[in-house]
Amino acid sequence: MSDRPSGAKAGLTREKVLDAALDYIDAHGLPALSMRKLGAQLGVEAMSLYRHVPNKDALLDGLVDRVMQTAFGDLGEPVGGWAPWVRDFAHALRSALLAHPGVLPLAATRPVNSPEALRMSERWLAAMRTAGLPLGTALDLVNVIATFTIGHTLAEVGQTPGHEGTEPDLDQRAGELDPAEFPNLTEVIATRAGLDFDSRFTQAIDIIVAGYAAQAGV
Amino acid sequence: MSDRPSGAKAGLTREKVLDAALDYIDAHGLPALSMRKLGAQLGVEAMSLYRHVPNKDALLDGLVDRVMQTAFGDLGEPVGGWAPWVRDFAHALRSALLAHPGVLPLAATRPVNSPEALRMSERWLAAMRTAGLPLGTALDLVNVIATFTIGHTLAEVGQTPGHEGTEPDLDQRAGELDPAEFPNLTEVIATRAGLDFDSRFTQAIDIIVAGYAAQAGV
DNA sequence: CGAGTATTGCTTACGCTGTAAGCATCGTCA
DNA sequence: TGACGATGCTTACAGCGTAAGCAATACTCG
Repeated sequence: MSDRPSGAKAGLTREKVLDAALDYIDAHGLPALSMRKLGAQLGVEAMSLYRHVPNKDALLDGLVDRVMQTAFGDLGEPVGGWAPWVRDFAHALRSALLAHPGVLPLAATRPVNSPEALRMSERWLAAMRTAGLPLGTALDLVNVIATFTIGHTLAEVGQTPGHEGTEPDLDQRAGELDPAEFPNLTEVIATRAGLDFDSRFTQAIDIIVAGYAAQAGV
Repeated sequence: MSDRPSGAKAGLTREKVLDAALDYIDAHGLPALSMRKLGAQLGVEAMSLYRHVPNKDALLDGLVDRVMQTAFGDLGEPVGGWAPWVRDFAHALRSALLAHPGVLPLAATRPVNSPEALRMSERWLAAMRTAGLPLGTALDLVNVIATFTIGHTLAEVGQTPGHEGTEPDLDQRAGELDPAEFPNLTEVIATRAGLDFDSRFTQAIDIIVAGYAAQAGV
């Protein structure tokens, strides 16, 4: 069944499997990913993957972990005060999630509890604390920023033509919209007021950070 | 195969199918839902469901639509100014989502584009506008509130023992936590500072609403 | 170098999934 | 009474995740 010279190993590793899975999801979307197809992409049978990954769920967890770490990894130390650092984190997280839209539903659903994730959380809290934020406030802030970013990005990739044009979005059904019944929605389409994801996200993050800054009195 | 008196109809309707699906997900979790099991719950074969629902995806969309409408439906007119109305909406949405945690991943993933959803959006915009908010700001606000609420609620049900104890959460692995390596996390566990979902959500919503109020100069 | 062992991938198989196609039986109306 | 549309059942198929066992390689030690 294999087209390798009968006996030669493909040299799989957990990393290669994760890489291939990420590529496959980016190319064909999350629902299309199956162990058989992933194996085929690697020139290998499905069951061979199970030597490197305990099961499909663990594989997906690994993908989430990897994507999340790219967001944290790009961040340095909070030299210019905690506020800009938190804003940078939010934008880095959004970029990381947008880079792999297929993984986003997974990231939204599965809590990451890997040792690396714990280390990142610890780093977060330590940085915020040395910058003068109380511990509870710091934890609240990171959670609010992260959950908002995930929620916002979910809406963003769900609304854009993204990976599969299943449902017509607001723009596409603008023509069918009765201006008499939906005057405000019609005006939204016409003026495009409030339809810019980038500026909306930036503004909301600014508001959140400013709000916590005011509350912490910093 | 059926235990009905051979020929008697079960009297299915789309509504009954959706009801049963919601019940089943609440009881056994989203991944456990299959057309066969849902049919069994209704005393019917799987294929019978397809007379009332085009396919499983449409069924899931219907569930999201239904849950979302409960959040909007409970809301009256914004009599006391738009700010408390928006806060009420946020809390109502969170309650509606928490009431059916199994549907939450669906609600987060599938954009709702049903005519009812459009009507609700129109109502939202109209109410905010008559309360003095510019159109673009109103749309930004509703989107920020909705996406944050979804993101926050996702984290909430993902972290709590919820429906299936798959992964140990922070509390459960508190014992394995090395206080030397994770001083801040250890302190979080001990003091429970920043671990209250209710107050965190309320506070964040207050901050967001206040921020948009300040920006709109209202 | 040869022998033993651990690692890796393949084969087969099972129960489950969503759903297409066609049939049987019902309640309703002419 | 007869025809008809609506409803549910039966059968079937391709695909899924993965458990169990086998074959062949690469590595380690004498």
